[in-house]
Amino acid sequence: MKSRKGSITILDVAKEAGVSVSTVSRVLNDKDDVATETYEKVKAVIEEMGYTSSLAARSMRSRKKHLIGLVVPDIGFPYSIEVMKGINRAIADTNYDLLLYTTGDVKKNAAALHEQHYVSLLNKSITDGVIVVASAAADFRTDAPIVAIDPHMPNPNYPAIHATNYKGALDAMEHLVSLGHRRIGFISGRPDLESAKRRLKGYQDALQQAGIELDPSVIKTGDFTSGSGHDCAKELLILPEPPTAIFAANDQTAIGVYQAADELGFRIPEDLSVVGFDNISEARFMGLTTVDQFLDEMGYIATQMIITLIQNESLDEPIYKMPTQLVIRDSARTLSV
Amino acid sequence: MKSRKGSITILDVAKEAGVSVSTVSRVLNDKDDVATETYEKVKAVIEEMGYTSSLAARSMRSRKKHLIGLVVPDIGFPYSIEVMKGINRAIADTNYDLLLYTTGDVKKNAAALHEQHYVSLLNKSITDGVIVVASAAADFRTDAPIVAIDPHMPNPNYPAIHATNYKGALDAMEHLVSLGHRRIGFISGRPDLESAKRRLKGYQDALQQAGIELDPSVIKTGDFTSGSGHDCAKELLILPEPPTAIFAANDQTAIGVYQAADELGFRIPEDLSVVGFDNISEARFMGLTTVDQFLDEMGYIATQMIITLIQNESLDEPIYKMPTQLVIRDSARTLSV
DNA sequence: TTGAAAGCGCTAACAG
DNA sequence: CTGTTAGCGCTTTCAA
Repeated sequence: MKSRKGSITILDVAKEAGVSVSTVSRVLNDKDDVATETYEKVKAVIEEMGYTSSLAARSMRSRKKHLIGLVVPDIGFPYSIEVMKGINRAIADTNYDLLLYTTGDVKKNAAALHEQHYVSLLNKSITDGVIVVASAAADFRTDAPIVAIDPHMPNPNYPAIHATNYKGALDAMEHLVSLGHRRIGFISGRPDLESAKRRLKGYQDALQQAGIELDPSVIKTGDFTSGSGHDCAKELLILPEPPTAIFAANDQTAIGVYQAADELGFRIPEDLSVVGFDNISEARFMGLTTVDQFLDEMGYIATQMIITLIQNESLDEPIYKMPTQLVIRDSARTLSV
Repeated sequence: MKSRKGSITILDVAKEAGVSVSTVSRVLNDKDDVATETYEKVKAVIEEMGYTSSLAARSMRSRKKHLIGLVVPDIGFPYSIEVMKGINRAIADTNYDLLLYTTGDVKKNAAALHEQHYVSLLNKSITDGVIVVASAAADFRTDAPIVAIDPHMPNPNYPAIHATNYKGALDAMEHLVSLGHRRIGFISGRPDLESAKRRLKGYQDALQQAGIELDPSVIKTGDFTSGSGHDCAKELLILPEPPTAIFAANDQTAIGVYQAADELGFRIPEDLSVVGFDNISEARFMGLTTVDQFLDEMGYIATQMIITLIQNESLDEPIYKMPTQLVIRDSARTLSV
């Protein structure tokens, strides 16, 4: 960890190479109006001194930074991880790098206010544009472009991408109904989120379409975490007449259902069918039947959108809807009468 | 996406509030030498105008940024994800935020040179210190502190944290031997990495300790990916006398072994026992017996180390060794004779 | 093809 | 308690 005091600046390089700072700057930015000889020399000195320009200083003066920002509430969430995989993949195909900003915890800075703050922070200085995951704000004040993935709001004022949550829930429920289930429990996600609302709506409408009367006692309110899945499933399973199937608002919730079922001696799928939503990688390994909302792909597309925006082109579809698809695995089976 | 042209600066706020820029700056940084009245007024204006200070400009002048940098080669890797979860968890407990820098792809910028570049980039301007995952460099030129997680080198010149790879491999092998296996295949990781070398060494020494002759034909060279696990396992399993157990250098490799076994009609664990290394979340769901190197915890500890360093305190142990632990699941079983 | 010089938005002395 | 001012390291005219 050697560090010359004061750190090497462009001035040091200029002196060492016997040129002016502007010439070094030109070399740094690959301008074509530098003599080959000078160019080589400066390059050599830069290499030799191990000089790296200051991101901060550079960002202050120049327009393009070749950096895309990403604001994620919590990178530990399976949901975020899937999305990030897709963004990562997209970034790898470009000459942009990724700068991810996180506070580590949703609760630490819950408010939409802070989200706005982070977006500004990145977008007005360091970054050419930012992708916001699960944004809560209705609008963003920002200098550079922004794209949201799965915003909390139904009709955000900015470009966004989200899954067909309603259709996905409908598909999941139709599957369960086709398997013969009539008493199907539902564990919802956070009621303040648009995606959760639409999944609930899908559940309700599917029931109606199937001519099954809606029974509020088998609907529980969760919050998209496995803990809530566990607790709600327990309540459902100790009912005098427990449901034969549970549709969980997302896969993490479904994982909680598995735990609860295990604790109460219910076997899956023999005694209880379970369907989730999201298709996170854990779902694959659990053999969970789930609605794939192609999180990875959403990340990929969002990245393409933000790059399009950065290049000053406009988007054909400011709001992109990602079709979902039911993935049938062995956590759900025909109801034996 | 409203954007007043030229973006709003501290000067705009100062004018609007009828004070000088320095006063605004003071309010921004919560200095205590501001009259309450002035403070409130400025705060209100900031709020009203939706002002956010420029990260770039701020970073250039001030010492503390309350930002920890993280350089990861590829955030899509299960390995990186586990580590990030731990860092994320640690960050949530502090008043630091996290800035993650990635190029999306290991191959895009393979060289250690670039790694050094990214570290400098963050550490000399934006960040108070950085954590580097799987660093390849032997040394770092940097102004601010640095901590490496699982560096490629045996004895890096900087603070680092890594698992007891040798001991872990020994444990894994002893388990297999105690189960009665004598013909145990090994699929290594990238031979240029220290962790891979030490795991191989553990495999070899365990064999020797058990009095089993080392057979080079059951040792294959992989690269820590599931693809290599798949290919190497196939070679192993079509051998005239295939091994009864395979120790994979990491869990991703083990996942490849599962696939290969499946394709060739080998059942796990009936026909083949498998042990991995890392204990990534997929391993849990697969029921893979594996050596836990507590990736998550390593991330957590690395974060604590970097914060200690940032606060100008020195580290008790510049090189922290994380003890591994064998996690027994049902992918390995007693060899039936 | 190169250098001099003017800032970018901010913080931190230093005065007042 | 508040304002003035000097830079931080860089890019970018503008001249030479």
